[in-house]
Amino acid sequence: MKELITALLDAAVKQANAAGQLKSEKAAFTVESPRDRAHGDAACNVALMLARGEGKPPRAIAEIIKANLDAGDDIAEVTIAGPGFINFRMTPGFWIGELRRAAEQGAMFWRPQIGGGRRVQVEFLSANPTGPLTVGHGRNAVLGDTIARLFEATGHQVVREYYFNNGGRQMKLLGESVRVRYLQELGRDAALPEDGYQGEYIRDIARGLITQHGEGLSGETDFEVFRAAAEKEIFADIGRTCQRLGIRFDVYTNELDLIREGQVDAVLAGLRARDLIAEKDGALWLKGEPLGLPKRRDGSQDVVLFRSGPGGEPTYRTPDIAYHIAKLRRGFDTIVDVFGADHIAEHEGVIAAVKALGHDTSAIRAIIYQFVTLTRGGEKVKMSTRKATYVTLDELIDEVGVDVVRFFFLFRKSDSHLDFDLDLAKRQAPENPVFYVQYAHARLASIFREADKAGLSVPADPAATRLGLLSAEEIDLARRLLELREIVQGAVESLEPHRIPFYLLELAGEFHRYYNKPANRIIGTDPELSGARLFLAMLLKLGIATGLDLLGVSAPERM
RNA sequence: GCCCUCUUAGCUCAGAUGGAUAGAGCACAGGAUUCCUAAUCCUGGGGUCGUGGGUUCGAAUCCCGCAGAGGGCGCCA
Repeated sequence: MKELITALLDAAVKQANAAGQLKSEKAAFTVESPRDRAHGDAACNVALMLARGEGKPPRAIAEIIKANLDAGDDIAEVTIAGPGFINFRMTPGFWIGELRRAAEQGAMFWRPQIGGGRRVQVEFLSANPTGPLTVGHGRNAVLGDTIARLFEATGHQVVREYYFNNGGRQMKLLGESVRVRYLQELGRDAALPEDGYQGEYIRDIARGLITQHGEGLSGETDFEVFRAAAEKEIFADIGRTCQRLGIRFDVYTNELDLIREGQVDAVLAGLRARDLIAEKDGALWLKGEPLGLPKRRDGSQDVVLFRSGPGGEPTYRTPDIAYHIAKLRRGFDTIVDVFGADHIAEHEGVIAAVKALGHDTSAIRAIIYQFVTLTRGGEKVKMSTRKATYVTLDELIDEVGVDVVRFFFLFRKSDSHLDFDLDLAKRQAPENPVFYVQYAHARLASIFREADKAGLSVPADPAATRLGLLSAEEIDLARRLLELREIVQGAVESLEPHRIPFYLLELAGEFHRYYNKPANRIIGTDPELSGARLFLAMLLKLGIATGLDLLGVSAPERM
């Protein structure tokens, strides 16, 4: 519709120019859906944009453009309103044509194929295997997975990837914590490091090792065997949690592999060649000043890439740089990094280093989300992985279910803090938006069950459905439904999946209101009218189901 | 001290590319069901869009200052 109107306006401006009525040959303008439906189906600000250059009042320009406008069969009315908007109202026939197109294309109608098979990598979750997933990880997981679903649905080739650090200090600490618990379980004297991992799952892993090896590992002084066991166990646990949420990964990449393959050393060599490495206090630093890294409290901008000491091990940052270079080399058209706001400075530094090494980073896009807090009984729940005073994602799923978890994590702009109200989430009541949307779908499903009993169905041949019988209210509902296509496209282009649950809530509301009016009974005595309404109902059901599916939320047939 | 995000109704939050009279849910008050699912619907009151400037035909939206909230500034990730 917008393309159509844009083309008409372009032609009108050109024609007015040729006739000497306007100085401008073409104009920059926008066509938008007015908030107030009384303003029609589309509004254009072309006259307002031209006013200055033309030296005429906007309404006079609008009149000129309108006079040169060659409206076809699809436009019912063109009006000039307010300060000089040109408003368009489409004919019911136009919307009916769109409905038929939607019916022909099925679910694909709401999945505009803008990707053209372009390759997209979404790296998300990427939680280090130091413990069970927390509620905070849940937001990342659901956000990343939904972004991936959106890209897939719009014709992109998607790789879901999980990157984790298994070489750093935290993993050593984890291994050491398991070793201590192992010895304790065997009745030996051992004390957990001061900042060790205290969770009960560490004991579980230790007991597993006893089952497997008996006392055979009690002589091990190296943490590595314990670390590896912990990594394996914890990953299995993370995988189970993801599976419950309908999330899977195509590729896992880790820090130790990158180091082993020499990619981390290559980063160092590249930075050295560009004179971006400084040696100080026995460590190797990345020079921050030429990269524009943020100044720290002490005024320094440099950051450590390789630690001092005998090992000279890389910090997390160096493999991360190598990882991003590897991602770029893999030839993705778009790379999406999903991470929490606490990692933003790190990410900026990594990107700056990758750029400094001569790589084009324009394919990399970041989706950054703010923190999640959990409230129960009106009070904030404190969360810390190391102290094990958190609510795990599994516990959250146990409590409220997968659909509610996914919907709630998406029902907020990622820039906004997310306060997950457990009391609200648990309530199977109308103030819980996920049920409101699902109920609309269940109601539609119920209508089809009843229609079946009454011997009514959507005519097999769409051309035989008399959609001309649809009322103005039904055309409005259809119009709203048809917007889903644009919503999906906008959500993927802007990396803003929250637009979809908000849209679905509005669509469900429009349907519930429509449904409640006795005059709108779908199953009635007039088979042709019922056929037309069932046609609309079928598309509504499919549209809602398609939208929910993009979110990974189920569309129940009964509730 | 510096950097990032946020500030919209009593509460929780939407407001794409700057557009016309700023919206929804919850909460509160009152109503609707012989009829396709009442997990629904209808009616009502509710606002200095944190604050002060600027840009322009037009600003919740863009720019600058200030205030408040959260996050970051480690040889942790």
